[in-house]
Amino acid sequence: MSLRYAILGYLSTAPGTGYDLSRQFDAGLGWFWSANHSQIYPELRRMTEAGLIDREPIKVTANLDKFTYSITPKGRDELRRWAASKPTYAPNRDSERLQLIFSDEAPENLRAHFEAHIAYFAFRRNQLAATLADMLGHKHPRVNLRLDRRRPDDAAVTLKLRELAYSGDIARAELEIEWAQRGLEWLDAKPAGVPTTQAWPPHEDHLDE
Amino acid sequence: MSLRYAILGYLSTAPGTGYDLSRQFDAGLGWFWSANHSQIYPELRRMTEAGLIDREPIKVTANLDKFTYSITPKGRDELRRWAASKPTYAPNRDSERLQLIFSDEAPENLRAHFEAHIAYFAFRRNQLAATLADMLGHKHPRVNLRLDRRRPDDAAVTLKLRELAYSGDIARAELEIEWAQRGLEWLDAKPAGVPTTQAWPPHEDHLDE
DNA sequence: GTCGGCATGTAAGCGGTTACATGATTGG
DNA sequence: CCAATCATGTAACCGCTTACATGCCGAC
Repeated sequence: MSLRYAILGYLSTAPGTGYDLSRQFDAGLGWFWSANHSQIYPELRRMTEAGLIDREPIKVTANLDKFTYSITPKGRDELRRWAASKPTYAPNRDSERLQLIFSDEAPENLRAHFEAHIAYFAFRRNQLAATLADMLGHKHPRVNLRLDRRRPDDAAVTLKLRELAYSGDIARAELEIEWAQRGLEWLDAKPAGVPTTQAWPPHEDHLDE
Repeated sequence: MSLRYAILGYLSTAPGTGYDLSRQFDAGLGWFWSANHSQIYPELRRMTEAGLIDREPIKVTANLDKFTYSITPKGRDELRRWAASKPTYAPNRDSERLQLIFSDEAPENLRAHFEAHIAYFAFRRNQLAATLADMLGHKHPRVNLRLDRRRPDDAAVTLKLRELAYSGDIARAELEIEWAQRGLEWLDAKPAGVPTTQAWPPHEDHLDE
């Protein structure tokens, strides 16, 4: 249940609304964790009930209320406890690789597969690189806020950790692009051979195995 | 719902039991998709009802029945249709990176974090490399079975796709190891400075923001 | 006035995890 | 005989997705 900690982490910089969180999960934070608003609002309620965050209504106009959430001491303790705990790794579920392995059953679309892979990771790489450049150039308002609230030594740690996280994911995206390009090069080099129009093995093979 | 296709893919080589699948998800297949037996058995029932696979009881002894499942023509068509479809990418959820980003709140355990990361990916790399070596050396029984049932040209495709998938994940594991080592080097180079025993910012900061 | 973005919520359903449950076989 | 492994299932719960639902605000 990392959603709770993603929220605590976000609010550990400064208070924010549910909508702020929802947008963050579509942008910056979303590279590492994502969630829909339908998941966020109930979780904010539970976290408020658990005393991890405080909810405060703010009158925007006569007819419109918003709610800001701020982290409580208990919430910050919980965030620190989690941050210091050993990382866990979810069981691998990579539908793209799975698909590739069994694409010997339908090799005619391999080119499109690799091209889609490149497009996906090129987009990711560009987004991550742009955000990282913003952070390092002190043009990222929320990261700036976090840095300003820390002693210089600690601020350097904050920035370095972001740099590590982002550059790690950028390197991973670049690796995936190069990997898919190797796939394309193999397709280019591979002699077309007899076009595999006939399904193989033939359907009858499923009998009496 | 890739579980269904992981099962179809496995059975597209040769028939197998629910228990076989369960073990595969803990081993080879498990590097790309995983599932518990409590998920597998109900899914096998649904797939049988949908006509994608056939269930056949096999008398092991007087008191023990097992069931083998084999892919049907309809199942193979469905597998091919899926294999030829565009790859999809699940929203990113990487609790390790999320944890790292907010570890400026609890930097005392960063060394353990990077070390755990290295241990995890070193294990993955070794397992993947061993399996890949088996496959390329034609020492992997089930992959051999798959290769034998294909025409030489197609068998080369089967093997190449496995090689791509495994080598891609091996490279990724090595990247993660190098990345974590850069983290450790940074920790080593970083002057210990004033030990950050005092929590910062102090708890009072959550008021009137 | 209507359209897109701001803003907050609920409900149904699905996929995955954890736990419960049972029994046979094999090897030490 | 006992433990580990083989083998198959069900039930409760949880987290996430998709869809439903409502209403305000500012810009054109």
